[in-house]
Amino acid sequence: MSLDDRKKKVLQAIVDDYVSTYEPVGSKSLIERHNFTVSSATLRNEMAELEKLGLIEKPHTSAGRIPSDKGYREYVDSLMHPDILTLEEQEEISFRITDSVHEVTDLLKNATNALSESTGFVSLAMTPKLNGSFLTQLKMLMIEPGKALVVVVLSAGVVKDKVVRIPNFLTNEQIMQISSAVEKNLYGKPLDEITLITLASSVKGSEVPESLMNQVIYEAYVAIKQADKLDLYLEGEHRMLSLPDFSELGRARDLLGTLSHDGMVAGYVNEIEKSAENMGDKNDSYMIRIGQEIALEGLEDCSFVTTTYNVGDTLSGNIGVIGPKRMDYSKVISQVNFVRKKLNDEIKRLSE
Amino acid sequence: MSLDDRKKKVLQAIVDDYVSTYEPVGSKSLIERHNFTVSSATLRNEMAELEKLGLIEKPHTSAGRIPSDKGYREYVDSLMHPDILTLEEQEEISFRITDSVHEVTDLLKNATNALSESTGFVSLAMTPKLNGSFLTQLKMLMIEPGKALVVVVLSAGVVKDKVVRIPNFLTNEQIMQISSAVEKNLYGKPLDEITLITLASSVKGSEVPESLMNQVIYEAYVAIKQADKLDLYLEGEHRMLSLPDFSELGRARDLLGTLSHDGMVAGYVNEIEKSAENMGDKNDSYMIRIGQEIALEGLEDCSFVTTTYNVGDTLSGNIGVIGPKRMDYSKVISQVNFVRKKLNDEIKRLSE
DNA sequence: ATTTGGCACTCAGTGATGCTGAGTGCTAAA
DNA sequence: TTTAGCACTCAGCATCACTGAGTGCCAAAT
Repeated sequence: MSLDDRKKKVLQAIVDDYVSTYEPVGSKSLIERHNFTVSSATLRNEMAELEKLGLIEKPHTSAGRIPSDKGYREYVDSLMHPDILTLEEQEEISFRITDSVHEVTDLLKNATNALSESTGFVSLAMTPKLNGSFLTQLKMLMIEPGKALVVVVLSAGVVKDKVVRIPNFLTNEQIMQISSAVEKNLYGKPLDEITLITLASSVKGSEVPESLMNQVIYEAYVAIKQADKLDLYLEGEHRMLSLPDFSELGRARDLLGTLSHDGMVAGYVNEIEKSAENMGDKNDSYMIRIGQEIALEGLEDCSFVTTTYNVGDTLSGNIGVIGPKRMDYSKVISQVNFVRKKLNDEIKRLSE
Repeated sequence: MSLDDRKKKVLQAIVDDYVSTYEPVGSKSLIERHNFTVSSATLRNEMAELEKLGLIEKPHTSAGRIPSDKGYREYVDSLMHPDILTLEEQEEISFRITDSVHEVTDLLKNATNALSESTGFVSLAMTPKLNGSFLTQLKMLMIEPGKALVVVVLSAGVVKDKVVRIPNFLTNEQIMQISSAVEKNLYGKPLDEITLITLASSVKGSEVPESLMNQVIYEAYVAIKQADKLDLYLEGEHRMLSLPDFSELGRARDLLGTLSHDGMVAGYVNEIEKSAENMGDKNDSYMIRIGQEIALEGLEDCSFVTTTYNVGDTLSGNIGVIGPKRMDYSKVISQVNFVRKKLNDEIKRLSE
């Protein structure tokens, strides 16, 4: 899509105005708010052409124009000028992120909080994907007869654990034996290569009777596999109710209904990530999905602005915003990016 | 409040009708739907008196009557007839609760899920209060240099843990020494009696230099104290948007805004619990708070129906529903109670 | 003393009607 | 290619009248 300069300027002005006023913008008000050197009639002609190109549209015959999804897309791809956060905004965000942090998950929660607070929209973060990571420790602790805690430590210092049931009469020594045998044999093994079979063979020759062993092994297996699960943090759903975009109750209901399915949202964010990777788009920058591009019911009037944060050298996860598609993209992008940066810094600091 | 039989029947009928139709009920429709042996004029007189007593009110002059908060209170205290869940409803709930359970927290999540799904309202559950419980184990596991996992095991088999930072050069042996010294000295001690001072004195005479020790002890202290924190599970907020009670966007926004403050909700549920205890009301049954009785902003049109579930012999937590005050109380009560019962059973089964 | 039929009154909700103003597209002149 | 001018459109708002379910109250009936 290559537009002549004036069309670019018109589209840009329409998006800017519409985003800030939330009202369809007409040729006359366009002249008033921007210093165009042409008359409103000329703008009307330009607008008619932009409409033919599918970049803007009319809600009804006698109204001004609003950007179409395609128009927004053009805007974020080539028209908008970057926004810089004020020092106050930066400090507000920094403050929230660094507040009472003990673990990476605290940072993630704080970051979603800060992001939702400062954008006024919904924010989300996902725990890092552990694909590439490998097992460095596996410990089992006896809680009480029949109950043990399995602790899985992965490369990059990620710790996951889970309480499991074990045969009642297994002794502390026996489960420690088992866990250290597993640990010894599976150390350094990538998570996705660990199966029930590799697990079982790692404890071959133990003194513990096989039937008992099987149950323990199975539970350990589940615990390890569970470590791989991605958690999703969503924050600020109620904020969408304050937006004019969702002043119709039906829309708001559909939106929040869909957002309540963690799995759907997480799945979609993964999709974004994956397709960005394929497109070589992984330039350490943001990813945007607008309106109809989003295949989730009820999110037709929303946009995703997401980015990637890093944990150590190998792991990464996603963080971003879900807002109305008529958001101030440059502002949101700079907010998301600043949070990403801050989050990366803090994660690094935490693991030093 | 003691009403004559006819007034009771009228109030009951008004509440029942209003709850099921969501429309102010007038004298004529009251006659039609219930087999009263008197005329509508007589009912009008009765209704005028009920209004004088503050049990019902008119939204405007020429409309029917709706129950006041006081009217609902009278209804739940002495008028409603208990509801019995159908077998299908019971099975639906049971199925959801027992689905893929590994720990008590899974059960709680499933239970809130089931409760929200079957009532159509918001449901909540809180992790058990650990006041009375005592420490049975404290283990520290080295994750990597400078990082350890503190595992706190309490009576009743509750396990909590937390990753903490420790001085870089502490060895595995040293932290195991520390943790076993703590465990030995504090075994059986109630959580609320554990302070930084008791902790520090429990490791007196260790070979580890005091300055290092202090940091470890402090982290362990934080971990132990954090074990005491109550988690809140809230589920189904979006369902409130489907109710006619919240068809005004403003109300819906206030409601969801308040519900997004986990702390507030959890705090209020604790208050309910406490005041029920004080009133000797702790008859293993439900607790109800209606409309204005609730001191949370935005919940003026809501009611809480909560109850208590047990973990082992000593611990208990709360679970319940937040719905519109014009809910079908007897139905919701039986749903909450059934979930409580099922939850208790499953928790017991899990710890056998 | 209570119940009832009758009646005048109230008022939210609905639908018809008309006006306004910001917007449009088109045409003809610059 | 741009612009002034003009006829046209239509959402949003305000006004107005009508309807019907509801009320309170009074006087007659039980």
